[in-house]
Amino acid sequence: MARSKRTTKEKLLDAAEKLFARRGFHGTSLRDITGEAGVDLALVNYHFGGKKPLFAAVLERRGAVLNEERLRRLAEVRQAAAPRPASTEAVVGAFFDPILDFLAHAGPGWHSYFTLLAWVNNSPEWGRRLMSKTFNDTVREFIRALIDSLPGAAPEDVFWGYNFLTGALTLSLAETGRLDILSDGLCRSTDVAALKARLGPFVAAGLKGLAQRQA
Amino acid sequence: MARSKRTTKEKLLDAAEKLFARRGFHGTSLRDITGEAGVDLALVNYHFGGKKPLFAAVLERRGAVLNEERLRRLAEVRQAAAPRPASTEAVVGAFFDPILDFLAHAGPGWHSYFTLLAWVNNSPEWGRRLMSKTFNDTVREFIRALIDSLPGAAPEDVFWGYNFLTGALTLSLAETGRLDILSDGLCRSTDVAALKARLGPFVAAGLKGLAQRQA
DNA sequence: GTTGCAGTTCAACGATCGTTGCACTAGACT
DNA sequence: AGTCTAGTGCAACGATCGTTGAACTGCAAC
Repeated sequence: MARSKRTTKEKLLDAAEKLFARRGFHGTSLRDITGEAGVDLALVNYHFGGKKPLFAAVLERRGAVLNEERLRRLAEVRQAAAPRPASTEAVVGAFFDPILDFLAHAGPGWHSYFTLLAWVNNSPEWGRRLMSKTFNDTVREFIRALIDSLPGAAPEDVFWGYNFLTGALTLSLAETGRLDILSDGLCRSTDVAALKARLGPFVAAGLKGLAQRQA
Repeated sequence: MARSKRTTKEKLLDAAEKLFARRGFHGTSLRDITGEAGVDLALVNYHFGGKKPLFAAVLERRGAVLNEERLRRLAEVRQAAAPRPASTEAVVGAFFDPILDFLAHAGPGWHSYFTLLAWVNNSPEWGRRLMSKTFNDTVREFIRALIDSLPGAAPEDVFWGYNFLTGALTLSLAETGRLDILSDGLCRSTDVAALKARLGPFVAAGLKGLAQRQA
């Protein structure tokens, strides 16, 4: 057969990804997860060794894929602009677009994963260490590219700008629905196309504004 | 005496605020909270009626104060600019500055409260409904002021811009420490002055960039 | 056919959870 | 003095939690 069936490990990762994204780490029980996955409770400890390692495995599974795609696009825009540095808009696009494209076209698993990222990113808990471990190398590369794209900017401003950038992104990924309420239905949190059209311009303009800031 | 002693309700609210901010709703037990507050476990149900109502009370306690101060400053900048609409920078400042000033000068309670806001804002859980209830009226007023300050902008762009704005704010309030790591200590997540100097310019420039976006 | 092992199932452990019923205390009021 | 009541303290409830040990399954190797 062309497609092999999902293994127990994959079933557990999928179910955990979905439920951790919805209710967080402490709000999701292993019985919830194994029930959703349709496997026995004890298999979590057999395959992953516990609840926390399962959570870590969920976070790391798609992280490598995302990093690879981001770095690929960054290299692309750098090459297209060579020998000059890539523009701020292009670098920002290489950072956002993999997420937004996966979100729009790559199935519900990625959707849950990004919701989970939004959660973990803003929670002052141990899970954030896992995020740093998975993403910091890639992020540093993007910050270097941003600094190159903003010749007048102080590095501190770019670091803070990255902080604002990722905050804007993660809140959008959380799809809180507040946007829908505040705009009386004019905008929808789940409208990835609308997000994609606006997030890049907002962030690029913000970074340039920071770069021209008077100290 | 000049200062009355903290009541049991206040002790519980303070302890819950601190611990919910650190470990979230499900990650904090009532025994943690009553232990921190130094009161009996049963008093939570006596004074608040349960864990969820306690959480709601924590969220709402400082919300009214924050709304009042924000609206006061918004009226201030509007009056200063009248009869022209207040500038984008001034409106954004009226939205951010109360938080940043409370954060810097108003004690650890406000600090915990903002960390908790950052948590709740990005969590896809029931707590967000409480946030909408507390803040939506004020936020709508600010969005109106932003639309007035950006004559060329489509309302959709401003709504999305507000979404990015509050995302940048809440991630900064979460003080994740990732900024410290990524910048090798050059920037510190807890540096409110550095945040205050940069968040406004970034967001104002981002909003203006959105307003000039080509559809 | 027997052995071995990765994978699975079942049942139960001790711990901790939110909640509750009841007795007790102290101050206000008659 | 006696009565009432808001507030507190104590102990326990049933439920659910993450984890574990032991038995069982099916398939591959010899």
